[in-house]
Amino acid sequence: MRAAGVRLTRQRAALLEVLAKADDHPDAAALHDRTRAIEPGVSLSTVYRTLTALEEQGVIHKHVFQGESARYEHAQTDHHDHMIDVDTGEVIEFTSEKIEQLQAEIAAELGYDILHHRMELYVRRKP
Amino acid sequence: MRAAGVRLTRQRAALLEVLAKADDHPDAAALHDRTRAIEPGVSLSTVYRTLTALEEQGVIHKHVFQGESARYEHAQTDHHDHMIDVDTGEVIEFTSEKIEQLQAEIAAELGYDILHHRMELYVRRKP
DNA sequence: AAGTCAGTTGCGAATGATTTGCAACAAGGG
DNA sequence: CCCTTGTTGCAAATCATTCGCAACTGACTT
Repeated sequence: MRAAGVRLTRQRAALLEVLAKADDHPDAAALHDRTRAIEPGVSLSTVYRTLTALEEQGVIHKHVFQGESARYEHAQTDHHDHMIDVDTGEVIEFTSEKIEQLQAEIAAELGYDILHHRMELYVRRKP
Repeated sequence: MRAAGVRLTRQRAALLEVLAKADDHPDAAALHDRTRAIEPGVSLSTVYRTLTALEEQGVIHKHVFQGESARYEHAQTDHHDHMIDVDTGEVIEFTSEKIEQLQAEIAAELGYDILHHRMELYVRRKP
């Protein structure tokens, strides 16, 4: 972890702990709150700085859904896309090998390689 | 067009003209520039206000790609998704009936109806 | 054509999320 | 225990977008 001259500070440890046990998709403010519960002095700036760093290291993923502030999630899981319940704000994860394949085919046909993609379904519970 | 008590002002006419002839995906600033070429006094606020109104009327579509400011496009075309060339910023449109269908199936299986979706492929020209 | 009045506009100030400058700090190798 | 350099907290700065408000101006009425 001490890879590229990165220090494990008290505040980072706290944030990492929060991220590790989060099973939802919290935004920076929520993470800030949770982190302060463990390590009171942590500033929001530090949370942002650390999140940015962790994202660059590939430790976490950042998602910016329609109009909301960015949300983060620990990266140790497989790739997946999201479904956002527009009524509750809840995020449901899903994957479709078939869709991924179709996407790649389409891009290839037009002469492109996909670096990454974003697919979000804004949904509502069936009546 | 005068549907819900909406006035056709000089500035709106100019913006509509710009939107009609735009075949790319400009953001608010770009639209503001182009509009001022026709009608010099138009303010950025008005551009934003009009864009918001037009979007609500379904006349245009607003897209917010990764990290960029919002881009707009005239809505008179069929539904399509986007591919963004990360090197040039160019936007390529595409559709896949199959993917749409798979999305609907997945959502249905989990008990949801899709209100709308967002699918963006961030790509790079093949070498 | 003039009168009305609600819908509009331009301006500047306000937002809100995220970033950054900077001086005070603190990991962790020696 | 010291020192060097990555880190922090704070406040100020960004950036895109929104808003308040007083001054306009479409377009309907007479």
